[in-house]
Amino acid sequence: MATIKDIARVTGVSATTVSNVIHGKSGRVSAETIEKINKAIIELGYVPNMSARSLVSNSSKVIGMINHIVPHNQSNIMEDPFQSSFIGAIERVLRENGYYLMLRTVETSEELLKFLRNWNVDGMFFTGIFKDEFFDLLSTLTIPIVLIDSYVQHPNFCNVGLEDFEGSYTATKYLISKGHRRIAFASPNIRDGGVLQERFYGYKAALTENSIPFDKRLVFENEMDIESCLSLSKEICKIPDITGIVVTADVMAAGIMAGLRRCGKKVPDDISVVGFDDISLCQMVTPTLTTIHQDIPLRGKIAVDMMLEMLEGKKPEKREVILPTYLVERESVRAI
Amino acid sequence: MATIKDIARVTGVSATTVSNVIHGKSGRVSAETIEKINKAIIELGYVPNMSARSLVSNSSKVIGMINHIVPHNQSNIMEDPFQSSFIGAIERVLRENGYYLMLRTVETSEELLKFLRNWNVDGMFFTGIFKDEFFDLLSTLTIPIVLIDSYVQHPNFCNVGLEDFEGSYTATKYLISKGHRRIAFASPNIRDGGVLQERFYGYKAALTENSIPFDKRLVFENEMDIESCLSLSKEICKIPDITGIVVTADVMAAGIMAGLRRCGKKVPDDISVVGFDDISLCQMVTPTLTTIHQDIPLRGKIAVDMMLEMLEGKKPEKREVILPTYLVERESVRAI
DNA sequence: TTGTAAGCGTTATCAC
DNA sequence: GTGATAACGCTTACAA
Repeated sequence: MATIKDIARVTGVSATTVSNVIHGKSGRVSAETIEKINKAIIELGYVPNMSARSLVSNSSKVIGMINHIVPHNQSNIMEDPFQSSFIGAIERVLRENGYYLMLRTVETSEELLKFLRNWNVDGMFFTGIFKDEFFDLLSTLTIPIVLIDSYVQHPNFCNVGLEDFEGSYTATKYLISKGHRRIAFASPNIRDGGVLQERFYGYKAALTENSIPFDKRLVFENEMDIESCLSLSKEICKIPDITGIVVTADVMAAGIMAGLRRCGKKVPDDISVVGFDDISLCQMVTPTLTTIHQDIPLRGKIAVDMMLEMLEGKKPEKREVILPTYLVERESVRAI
Repeated sequence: MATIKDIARVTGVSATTVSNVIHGKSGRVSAETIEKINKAIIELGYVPNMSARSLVSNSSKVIGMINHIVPHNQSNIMEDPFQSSFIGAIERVLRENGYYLMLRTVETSEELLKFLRNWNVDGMFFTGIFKDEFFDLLSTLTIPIVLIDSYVQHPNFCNVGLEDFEGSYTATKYLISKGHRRIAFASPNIRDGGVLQERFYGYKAALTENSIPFDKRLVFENEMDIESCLSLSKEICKIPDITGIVVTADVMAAGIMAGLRRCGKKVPDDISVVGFDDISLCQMVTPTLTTIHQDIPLRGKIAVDMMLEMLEGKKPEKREVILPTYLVERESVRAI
């Protein structure tokens, strides 16, 4: 593989000059030399060695997309369609700006720190952080960090969040406005200080506002995979007076709908369901799923824009962007 | 950040010794020294600089997951749930074996080559390759390459494929056995020498075998996103004698089912549908989707195992693994 | 049992 | 306009 030295040798100049030309610092290099060098670069197929650059420049052009996984469940980063489409969006823009995306799951904050140091990572995206060891670690770091779906505040981080509370509140209120009063709440594990907790609070607030007593037996915390959803549905069916369910993810809502159908319950005739995210799945299920919409591509774009700005050393004018959510009415809710 | 030299200085030994201890080449290092060094490593939080290692060792521990995208459509790597869950599986195993995953989309083979050289990439996964410029490039490379969903043969590559022909053949034959004769075929762009072509051939073979004339007006090549599927369904409805559809991806099948329903067609009463992949979506749609099953986690595992073996310099005993497919009967097909 | 020195590819500093 | 030289952190002959 051709190196700068090769180019230098072939063109009869020094490595320094080649490097300067490559970096456009050619103010005082003769046009002729520039010409020669560029020609050689193409002919020899020279490509910069990022490791060497990284070593000398303390900037690796590597951006980490970090997923924190819980050790015990063998979860796959990509389970969540939201995650994966987000990653796709990020990769594209980063690439167009000369960066490289490393995907990494970590179980502990030590692992994360090790990874960041291994590669001199220039910046990182992190989803779903809580006030835990990760938060403590992240707040000591100086690289650009963009958080997704996080409710922790820190001057070091940028954050692209969502109106989670409002979304869930709207969903619940919508069911109430359709005459529902026994409304369940289904969600993956609700952690303190997390997105899902906000959504849970939104649900509760809507109940309270309408003088509907909160009943914790109507709150179901569950895995998102299809099997778990199917068995969760059986639990839900055991409480026959439930007429509506607010679910914090479309995938889960669709799974529950399938489960309810297997239990002989009709959606929306027997039970109404509202999802969250508005992924294309909502239009595929029968009945189509009424849900809370979020603009995933826009979130991706904003997150990367923030990242790029910080990488360039600018302070983004906003450290926190909260995107709106709104209800999309489809067929999975009926008035009673 | 602590370097080997720091450890050396603190412990009063040379960098060489530290390096040797780190790499377990401590055969002739005193137990006491080893002790000291390990202690210092922990205390100073030493973490190897992969760039430096890569530079000196010609091995980067970076594995590329390459996605070839067509420039004109702004497609997202992660559109396809198959892709994303595959990536998740790969990341985990690679990580456990000391490797790092870089995600990269490329439009041209030059871009790919540049990327590989930039990072001295140790190995790569590549999905859906054809006999095109990429094939030509890949055959010149000497790093381990594992292909997914590919029908090109080359001594340099490993390949984890599927019984695509058989899968589609089975799906079609199943419809025929249920009395269907006007059977459509819906798929994303069918490229020469690709997976989808194999599936297409399987479809055709089943028709031929049953003396059903092939009608190219019943072949629909289409994007996979929901909007395209909805409008595709309208086209399908215009040919009223179609009673069954073989689709090469579950996501697409689900989209088409939704579209048919909007056109007032009932599945399976008016039209039967068979999908491909057997992702969890099949259990969420109504009716549940009869489909061709493939074992995605197993494919991921095999692909990574092959990769790891090659990375360790062994020749995997099999360069090609073709996983079986089989039909999963659900509700989307009826006998006529 | 441990250390010295060279070199991987690049860039920054400073000199010519 | 251009070029030495040192340095980034690490590994590996080879010496001692």
